[in-house]
Amino acid sequence: MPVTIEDLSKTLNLSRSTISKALNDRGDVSPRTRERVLQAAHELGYQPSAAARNLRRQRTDKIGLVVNYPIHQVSDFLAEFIPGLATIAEEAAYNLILYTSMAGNETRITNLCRSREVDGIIVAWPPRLSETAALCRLMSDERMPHIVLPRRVPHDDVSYVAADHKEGARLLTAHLIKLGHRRIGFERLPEVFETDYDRHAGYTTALRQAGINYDPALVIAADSSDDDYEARTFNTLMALPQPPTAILFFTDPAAIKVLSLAKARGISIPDDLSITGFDGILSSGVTEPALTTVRQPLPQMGKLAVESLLRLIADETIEPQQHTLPVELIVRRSTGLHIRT
Amino acid sequence: MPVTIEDLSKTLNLSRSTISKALNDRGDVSPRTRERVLQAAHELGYQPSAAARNLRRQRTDKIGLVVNYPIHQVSDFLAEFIPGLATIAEEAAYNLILYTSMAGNETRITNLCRSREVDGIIVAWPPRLSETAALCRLMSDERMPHIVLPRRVPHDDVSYVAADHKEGARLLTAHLIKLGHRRIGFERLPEVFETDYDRHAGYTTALRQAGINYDPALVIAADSSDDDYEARTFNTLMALPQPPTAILFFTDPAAIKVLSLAKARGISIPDDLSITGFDGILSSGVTEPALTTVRQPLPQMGKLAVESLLRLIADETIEPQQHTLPVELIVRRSTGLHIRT
DNA sequence: ATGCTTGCCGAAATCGATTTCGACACCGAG
DNA sequence: CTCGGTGTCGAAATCGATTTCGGCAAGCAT
Repeated sequence: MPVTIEDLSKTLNLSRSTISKALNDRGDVSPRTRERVLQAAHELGYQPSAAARNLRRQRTDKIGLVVNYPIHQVSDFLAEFIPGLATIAEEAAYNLILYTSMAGNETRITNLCRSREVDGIIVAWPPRLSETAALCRLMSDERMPHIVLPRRVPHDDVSYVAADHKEGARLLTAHLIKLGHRRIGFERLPEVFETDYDRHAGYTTALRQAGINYDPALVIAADSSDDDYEARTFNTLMALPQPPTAILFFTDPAAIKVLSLAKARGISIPDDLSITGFDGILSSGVTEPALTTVRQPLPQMGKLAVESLLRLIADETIEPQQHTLPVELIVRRSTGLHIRT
Repeated sequence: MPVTIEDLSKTLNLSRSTISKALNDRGDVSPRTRERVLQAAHELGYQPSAAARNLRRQRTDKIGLVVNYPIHQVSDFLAEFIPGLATIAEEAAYNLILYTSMAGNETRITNLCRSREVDGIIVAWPPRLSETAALCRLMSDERMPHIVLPRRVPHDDVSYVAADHKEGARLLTAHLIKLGHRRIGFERLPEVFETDYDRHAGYTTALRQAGINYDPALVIAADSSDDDYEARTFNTLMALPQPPTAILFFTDPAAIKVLSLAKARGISIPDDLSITGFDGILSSGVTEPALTTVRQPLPQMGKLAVESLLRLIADETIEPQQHTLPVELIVRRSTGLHIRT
């Protein structure tokens, strides 16, 4: 049975209120008593009950990380977020509760808000844009502070932390153009809202800046529910009358898969075809050839998400926190000069 | 302001006790009232306060994942554990709270136990064996159910889930021996208690079974606090009068680093030297050559840890849960036949 | 009419802390 | 001596649920 404030009260012959005030430095307590209380608390090993505290103070000092995506598909990213998230949270004396398999379950989120298990919510990888907006409205109605990660939400009243995908795609495309490529394949993933849109905007921007015509045939909308969509993108593009000489894939794993696909077909990378990934995961650096890609500042994004959320928790009236962080182009050996024929 | 049981009580003209009993199916309530309560609860959007519940029931339905290691060094593993952990926990209506940067801080663990924020604790990557034992004793004293992951603890009264590292090392060594290798380097990491011991035991077992003499010069005790310890292991071994023709590294990342080190030095792998990693991380499959390694069943280990912990929570008198899971040898191209000179 | 179940419901205690507000003693000033 | 302030402390309310125990009424048997 753990030591309660009542136990302290009895051994010290002081009221519970005095004990509480002494421990929380709320004034109204003489230095001598305060000392006695602190001493006794330490000796008896007193630690306030979290539940009782939470109930009385109407806050839990916890934030929820709600993962709105099949967990095994994002656990790699999660791993990169978590150190940042956890570190900042703990510095502010907050804990992190993990909620997975929340995909598509608005009821569970509603209940989470109403039960007041957490003081704020980080919504990670939420579903399609319209659903995300609905979700955020729901949380606003419940007056639950929240922030979306790592996706941009094009609504003025929604807080989010995202990376600059437009600039990322632009950098990759411009890099390929500088290498002499003119026909550049581009893989889309429309379900990844805003991210997909932004990347496509970056792609077209780079083309425009170089005076290259946009060819819709080179842009493939993939469907990640298809288990083998990377191969499909690759095959479709290479079967074109005029196949591209370079391809931007949507993720590093996709590009890595294509790496072995190409090798199996005798297509040399980067001599016959340049390819790029996106995200800069660890694996992308050890493939043969290593992938040219774009790195998102995942740790910083995690930190910023928590910091912003804490601000929203501290001050209800604060304006929405919207952050887009710069990305970094990583040039490696999967992209090379286009050999004109 | 969220809806409380008191609000329900007023709108229904029923006592709080009746409401509670109706919602929790505790009998003593007529079907008609029960129906009325359920209906009203749904309409008003009632959800019980977690804090109040926790206080009254003296449990939180949460388990803590205490990461006792620099978080960025284990986040890859964490990512593979988390899906299993979270899934099983949620199936049992438990939540997962993440506690990082707990390294070496017994006070924080003590406080965690005493504040009763969680019903049980998974201790992940605890420090040296003696400290771990102390930690576990401490938690036992606080009557806090706990289980160690992913390390074996050689004490009858400590629960843990680990992988069979001895068998893993034995499999790797035997594999190399079958390829004709006789001088096999072995990297140790003594600070990783029991794991290191077990792997070394597997290594010597395989040697003994093949009738090969144990040469202490081939066994290097590395120090992971050294930022470049893999290179040191490699250099020390290759500088030997009779260098090994194969080396077992302690981790995949270590082996991957050595891969590029060897290439830079014109040492061909596996023609001049066979090397192996350990763990079977994603990257190990995409290097050139891909790594021969051993895979731990991380997802299953995570599941089993939660299941075992839940058993310990449910029944105090249950015997300690000790599980060692089988590993899997993955033969790839970083190991090859030893060409006798 | 009386006694006894049985079924249904409510009053009140309880979990362990925080916080408000009033009580009391002591002090110096008038 | 009285009054008002100051410094400490405690009684009690409160947070929102659960649980125990007793009460009341209806129904049945005596």
